[in-house]
Amino acid sequence: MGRIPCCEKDNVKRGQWTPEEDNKLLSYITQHGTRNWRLIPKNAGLQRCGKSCRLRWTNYLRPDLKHGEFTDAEEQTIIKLHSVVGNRWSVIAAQLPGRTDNDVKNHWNTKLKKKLSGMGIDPATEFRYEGTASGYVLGGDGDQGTSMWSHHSMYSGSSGTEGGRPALQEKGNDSVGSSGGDEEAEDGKEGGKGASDMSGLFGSDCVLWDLPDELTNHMCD
DNA sequence: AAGACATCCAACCGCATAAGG
DNA sequence: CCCTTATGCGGTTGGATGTCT
Repeated sequence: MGRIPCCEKDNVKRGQWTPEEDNKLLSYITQHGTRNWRLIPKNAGLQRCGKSCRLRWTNYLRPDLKHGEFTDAEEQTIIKLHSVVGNRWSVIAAQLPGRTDNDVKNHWNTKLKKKLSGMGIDPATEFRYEGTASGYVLGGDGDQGTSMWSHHSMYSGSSGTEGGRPALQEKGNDSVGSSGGDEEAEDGKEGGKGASDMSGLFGSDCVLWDLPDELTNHMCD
């Protein structure tokens, strides 16, 4: 079925962004915000698709982004949250200030998956089979002393979104990071994305981890 | 030194859904 | 309420860079 392309591919540039393009986008958004992604490339004088601009902004240009290595604490958070929400990168990223869903996803796929596999943990479930009657436990990472995890993965193994996505209401919140150059820092306004969506996931046997209070509270409510 | 292979990350694609008319 | 459009999300890809042989 003819799905309308997000933009006419003919007059649209693709591939790596140049520093000039970055500058144009950055200065336009700084002045005008991110009201309408369709108009932004046109008004900013960019031969790019709005979608591409949005991605560039959210994943790279946003001033509140961190670009360096993931810290151990961040990795722990990702692993823990992944065991709960599965591949819902935006939910996980919402708990990591300065990180984007793309960042988290890439980091997971390139580093953490291997790390977990190397520890004998199935990255899809974060379970390690101990070979005892006690069954599965969430794997610990030796030097980090994370073996205290003992939680059952309530929502995991959904390596694809198709069919695996629970009926969480994720939308309806303000669009993340799209409120413009003068936007409030996304991380500060939790209650929005992610956290609020988790409430339905956690029933009676909620286990507290050392997650951010905000999230934990939502989980265990 | 050079080619092959592996890894990483930015960007793209297409679907789902919210928002607006 | 239905239809169209815009946006957000997750999966995937491709190119740049690093490492090995």
